[in-house]
Amino acid sequence: MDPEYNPQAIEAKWQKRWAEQKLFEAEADLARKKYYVLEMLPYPSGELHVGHVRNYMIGDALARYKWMRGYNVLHPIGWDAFGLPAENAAIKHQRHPSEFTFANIARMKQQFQRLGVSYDWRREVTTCLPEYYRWNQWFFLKMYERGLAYRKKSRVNWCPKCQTVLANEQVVDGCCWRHEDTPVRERELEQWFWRITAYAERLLDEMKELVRWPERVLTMQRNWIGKSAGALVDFLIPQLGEGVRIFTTRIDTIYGCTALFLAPEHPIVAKLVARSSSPEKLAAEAERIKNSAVRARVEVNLKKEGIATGFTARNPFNGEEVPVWIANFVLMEYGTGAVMAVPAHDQRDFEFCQAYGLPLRTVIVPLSSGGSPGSSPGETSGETGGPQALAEEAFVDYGRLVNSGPYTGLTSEQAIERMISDAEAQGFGKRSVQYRLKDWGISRQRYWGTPIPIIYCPGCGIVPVPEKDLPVVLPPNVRLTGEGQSPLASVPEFVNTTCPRCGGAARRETDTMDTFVDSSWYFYRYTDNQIATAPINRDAVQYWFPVDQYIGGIEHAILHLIYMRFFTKVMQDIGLVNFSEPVARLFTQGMVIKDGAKMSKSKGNVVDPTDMCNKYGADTLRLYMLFVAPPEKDLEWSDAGIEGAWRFLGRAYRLVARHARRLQATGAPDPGSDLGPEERHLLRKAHQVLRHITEDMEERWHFNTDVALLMEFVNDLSEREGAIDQGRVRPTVLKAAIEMFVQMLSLFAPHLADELWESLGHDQPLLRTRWPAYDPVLAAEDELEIPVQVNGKLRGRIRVRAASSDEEIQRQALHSVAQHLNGLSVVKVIVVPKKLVSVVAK
RNA sequence: GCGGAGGUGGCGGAACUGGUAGACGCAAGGGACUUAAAAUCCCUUGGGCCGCAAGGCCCGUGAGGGUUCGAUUCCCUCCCUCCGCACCA
Repeated sequence: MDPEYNPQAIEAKWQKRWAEQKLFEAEADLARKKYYVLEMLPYPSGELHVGHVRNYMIGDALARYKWMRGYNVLHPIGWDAFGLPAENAAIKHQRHPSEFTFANIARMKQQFQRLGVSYDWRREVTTCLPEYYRWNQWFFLKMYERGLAYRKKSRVNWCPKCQTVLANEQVVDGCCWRHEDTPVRERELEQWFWRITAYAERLLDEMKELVRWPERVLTMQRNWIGKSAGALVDFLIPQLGEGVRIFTTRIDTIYGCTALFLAPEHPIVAKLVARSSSPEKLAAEAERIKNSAVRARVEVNLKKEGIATGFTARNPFNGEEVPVWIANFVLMEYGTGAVMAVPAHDQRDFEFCQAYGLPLRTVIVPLSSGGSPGSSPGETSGETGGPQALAEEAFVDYGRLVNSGPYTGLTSEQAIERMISDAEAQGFGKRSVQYRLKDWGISRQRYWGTPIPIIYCPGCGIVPVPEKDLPVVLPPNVRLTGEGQSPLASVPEFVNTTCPRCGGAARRETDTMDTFVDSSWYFYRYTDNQIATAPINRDAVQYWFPVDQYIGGIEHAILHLIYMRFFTKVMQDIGLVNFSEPVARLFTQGMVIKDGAKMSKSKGNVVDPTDMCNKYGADTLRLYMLFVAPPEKDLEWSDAGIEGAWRFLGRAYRLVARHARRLQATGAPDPGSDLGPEERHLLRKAHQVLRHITEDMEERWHFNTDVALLMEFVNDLSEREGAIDQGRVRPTVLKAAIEMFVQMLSLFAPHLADELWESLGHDQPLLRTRWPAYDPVLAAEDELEIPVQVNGKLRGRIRVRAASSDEEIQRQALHSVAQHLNGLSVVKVIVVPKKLVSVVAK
């Protein structure tokens, strides 16, 4: 055995051997309990960076632990291989995106293998292959059949840099999520949508099954879905003879309504313009406001602006006619695109009415004010009904109604119930639930994605591609310019086709799908990536699902993780699976930070794991990533810190190597009897560490403390080198302690651990061994050091046998702090068993 | 503004259910080995004070208050940082 630690040789040797032994290959086996560890699949950008490594090492440590606990472990990986960067690179270098993509995959696969990650490579899934994306198309057809896929002309977010449509989720602060300095523009395009809103309630309700998901993620999803309960109320515009429907969550404030606000895009605006006394002026103003409203998504806290239409609307509750305005802050996309303005009780309405001198009327007072008007907001007069002078800000809380006709005196809660029922009874309103969640726009004007399987026939209209004709394959010959419309539109042999229904000439849809479609179900495909007759193999899914542990970045909390849930619910409804949530437990790890920014290729601050592997070896990198911070926290990369991990592994190696020959010749390890104090110490330490790591792997996942304990064990062992050389630690006992250490080390430094394990005389790799059994008797301390406090201050320490009675401990404790008790009388003594003695004295 | 997480040595972090604050590592300083260096090994290392020394005392977990024999941990008030959402009616 080499006396020095040589990670390059060791790692190459074991990676080869693991592959030969098919160590990480798992097959469904109903007789065995399964465990499915899943990490989010990477986009093949070209290089893994250490941020990826962190994600995959967490999963790898868990997978190895579960193998050693006797589980049949599924631990797969794949490639999220469609997407914009490959297409952009292709445009730049005049190459085909697949060239770029497959070259990157090959390189990154090598990096993964260099790290020794325990993947079952037979199960690899690559989403840009027709064998995979044909099933995206299949799912599209199923969505279409069920009315979940539809086409509509819509204003879409358009990134001028990507030259494509962005999903709402891809717009951050009004800018493209990939180009933070590029404001998103708006365009009108015919788009395909998936009706995720039909699942809003289930996405919300079935979160109750996600008990092992971080609360943070569930909260973010809840906010994203944005359910709010309220009422729809119709206001009549008498001069038009037509009604406008508003949505409100605060129908209890409706007697305080002093105006009606429309979104500039509201369809009724055109009719108002047509009937207006000054149509040109109103049309021009409406257009101006619309444009300022568009910019509102870019500029935070845009000033409220609007224009009076000259029309009035009748409040159905009190018959009062209020002016109709167009207001820039009213969103067409939410609710009905029209709101009642209650300036006394809504801050936005308040600001708007302030700006334009519209009146304000208080109809809600705080419950504490006893139901009489008088406190905030319009406290100027006790006069009922009339408009009042302006206050500082709106009173937006629930309270008690005033100035509200028959509802005066009710609490807000009571009034909301009663007013909704009354509105329903009289036919001018109804209960309603609105969601912030919008349908998922899946069309992309891009080449490198899944073609949408739709044909447009001049005679038959929209015709889905028949299932038997799938896949609709991406044509290989395409000229990519990065400009304007979908690249596929310029490939005649792709576009021109025949109608499956009438056989006449027809055109294909030329948009491709959002790549979030690919990642919404890839983890099903791992259970059988060969099946050609269906997207998933039901038997395999039945055995392996749900995913026991999913690990990935928090940045996917609402995008991927909500689409993935949506997909599974659709799959349940079409009978593919018999459950509604695919992931039992989710872990979101922290980001890797370098120089104050998230590590990413686009920021140019990546640390290449291969460099680290060449310098220190994969084991050092892996151990360091887990040691330097708990996994859920952000991690600041430090070049210096990794040296410590390297030194530790070198020490561990040399220590075991020094004894390996002798221990190999030693028979079975034996914790033995009649242990000497040094022997006792080593075994105790080993079992204490074992206990901590075992519990930690099951629940807490603070791998940094696990590694710290392994370091302590090595420190303890090297302090006892003298005792070992002098025979005070028998080889059988030493072997028992060292073998436990090596087994535990294998979670974090698997190559080194297998090398050491072999040097101790074993021929099976550690993954096939059983996790050691914890022995509480060996772990127990013989002697305890107990701190003694006097009046809350630490005044002494005593050493006692672990078996000592509380009385005995108290006696010794008082004795040890005697000089601090001079002249005082002991009032009380608190003995916390095995922990502490606290003396109260006066 | 709303919601969430957090604030501990020079640094990353530990302290799991209220019980010795600073484990483990980095950095720094000192020493051994070496012709020298690297590597390795050993020692010191929260701040202040007393003592020749063994040792002892005081302060200290963002700030202030509270509960308790005892608070990094629980409660109240405030400050700061990070993350998410943000005209959603």
